[in-house]
Amino acid sequence: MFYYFKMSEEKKPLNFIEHIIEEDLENGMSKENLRFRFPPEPNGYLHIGHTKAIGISFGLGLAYQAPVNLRFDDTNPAKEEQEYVDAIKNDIAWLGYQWDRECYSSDYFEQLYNWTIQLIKEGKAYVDSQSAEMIAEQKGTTTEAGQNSPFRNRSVEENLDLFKKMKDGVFDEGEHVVRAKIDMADPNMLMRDPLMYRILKKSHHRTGDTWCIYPMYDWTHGESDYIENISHSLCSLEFKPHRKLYDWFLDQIYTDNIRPKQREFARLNLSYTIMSKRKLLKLVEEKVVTGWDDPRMPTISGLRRRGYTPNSIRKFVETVGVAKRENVIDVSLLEFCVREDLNKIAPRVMAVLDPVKLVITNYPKGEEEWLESENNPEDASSGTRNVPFSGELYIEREDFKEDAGQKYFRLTLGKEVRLKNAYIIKGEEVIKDDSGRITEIRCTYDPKSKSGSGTEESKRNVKGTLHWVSVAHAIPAKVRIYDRLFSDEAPGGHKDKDFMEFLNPNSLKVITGYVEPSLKEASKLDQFQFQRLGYFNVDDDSKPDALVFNKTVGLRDTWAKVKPKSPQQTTQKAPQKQHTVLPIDEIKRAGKKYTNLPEEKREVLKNKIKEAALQIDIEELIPLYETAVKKAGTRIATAIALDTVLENKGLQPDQLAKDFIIKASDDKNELLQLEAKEIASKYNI
RNA sequence: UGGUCUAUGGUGUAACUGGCAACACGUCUGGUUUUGGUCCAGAAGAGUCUAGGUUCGAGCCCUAGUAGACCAACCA
Repeated sequence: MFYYFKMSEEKKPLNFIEHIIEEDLENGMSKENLRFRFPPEPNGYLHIGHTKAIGISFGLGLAYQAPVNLRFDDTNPAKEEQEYVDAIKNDIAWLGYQWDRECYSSDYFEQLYNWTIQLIKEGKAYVDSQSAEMIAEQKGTTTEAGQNSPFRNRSVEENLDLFKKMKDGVFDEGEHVVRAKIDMADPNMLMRDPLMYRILKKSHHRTGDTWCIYPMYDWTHGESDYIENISHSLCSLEFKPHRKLYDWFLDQIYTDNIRPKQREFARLNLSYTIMSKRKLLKLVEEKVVTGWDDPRMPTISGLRRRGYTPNSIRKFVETVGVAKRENVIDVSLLEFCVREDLNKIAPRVMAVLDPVKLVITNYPKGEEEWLESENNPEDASSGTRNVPFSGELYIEREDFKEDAGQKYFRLTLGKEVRLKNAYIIKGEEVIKDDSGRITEIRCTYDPKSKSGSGTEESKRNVKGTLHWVSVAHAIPAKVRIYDRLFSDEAPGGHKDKDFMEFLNPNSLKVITGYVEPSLKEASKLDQFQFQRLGYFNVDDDSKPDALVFNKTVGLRDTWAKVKPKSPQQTTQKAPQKQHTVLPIDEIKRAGKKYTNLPEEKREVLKNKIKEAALQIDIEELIPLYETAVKKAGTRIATAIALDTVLENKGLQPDQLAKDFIIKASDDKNELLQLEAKEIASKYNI
């Protein structure tokens, strides 16, 4: 545990919350008084967004050796269930965090009730007997003050009597509420006599039917923090306006204890996913996914089933940092974190997912041999296993090409490659069916080139190495290949379009592949690297005689990125090395400043963008479509550049360009809207 | 039209009470490699939203803009 002291000596940069805590400590707060809490509402499953909040509070607990409470914020029996409480505890424990006390807001109902009586007696709270609509109407707007309720000045006795009757179940839901008496003209809407209690004749998962009045979030949260001696109450940015009310409520009951401090950080957003519990619930309810733990879900249980490790998720949260500005984190960072972890711990095995038969014509008929293979080159202690080899193998269809360029390292006719842990082979002949599809590849092998045999030939270097699996020994297995659930970078971020419109129809592909026989013993949740393919784990649905794997994530693959380029393109590269700015960067740069400038200066920038756009191909704009999501300026620059390129090259917009223009046409930025609509009409989009 | 918050490479986060803008991901080279993985070495990429001001000196302070986010549930 003392490692964490060491960390701070190393001057690991602090985030703004840690700065606040350090300052408090300097100002005399005792380290023993530090205490944090993570307060989920048990109304759904935890998702990757929550891991940030979890990581912050529990991380602080570890860093300062301070206790962290797990508190279920269960003040709304209409939405909360024991099932969720259990799932949440399970997920946090799986992530590897330990809470000090397990608390429930519902434990404080009695205390909250008594404090409310106190407030009523002090004339700071009252019973309002108007309808919800009436109260909403009197709230005013952000620009106009509200009006006082006609019940605002009820006598203390009457308030007390009504409140008691509310509690005793005399009234129906909606007949009365308790409100704090603050200020109906406060610019902060939350201060306009906020509700403290409502009548809810619902059974609560913990208190049963003991109560029929339930306290609201604002009245509960700060007081719960106070009761639990929480020193720093950390939440996400949208609670910032609540802080004033949090402090006001605290002022009313505060005597001498630790005074909790609410501070807010920006929540985590992940590209190509949604984070709202409501939306996730919809995916589950409409059976778009198989459940909360579908491996495509951003829930912790989904990630777990997908093969993400607790380590990788913790590392991810640590890496994204903590600040107050809106952010969108690229999924590639999450993927990096799993790969990093799995690379060290996942045993390597061979599996062929898109098989084509490879026959070694000079291999003795009917013979087989068992070849030694390393389990994990990253882990010397992992040992070896034997894999069966024979004259008939499956290899990946993608690993053979008849007409291959010099950049293709895999098998072609007349070229040599090594079969991993086995022999060097040479492609000799292809057999095709009537439709021209390859059904079999024939090759010869060099018997002296056996891996690890110590011969000259075994050490020979050939450029490509292929994975394989012996036809006679292969075990068929179902493999689920996942792609992102949504095709849009920010599926939940469109005003006029439902997130369901962006569902990726190909988010799940189930294929049958062949795996090496050692996997017969694999048990649920075991993780492997299918060599050259990626990381896979055994799914919950898997059975010994019917294996099912999930693809967690592919290997980093630089080859896949170069592939689409034609051979000539790769040769010309060297000349531009100077400090000259690339045209595409010029466009980005101009866009960045675009929206902040007055109109005259915009024209200058616009011309700059056009000039730069004349020097580029339409493909070069592709990365811009994606990065343009966040900044209005970049979006505009992209549109202008696109227009220019199309005109310059005399092209019609391709699908990507069209999508971009369609999206831009109803962008919230008016400048962009104009620009995009012009282009849209030009090309009849 | 009000209030509050935010603005640093493509992305995310740093830069101690003003002192040469750093780290990670991503990208690109080169080397090692029986995984086009890993590992190793290196490179490109921002001059900190704009305009002013204070200062010997501003990403940090001040003023005014601009852009984005949040705020009117008997939800949390």
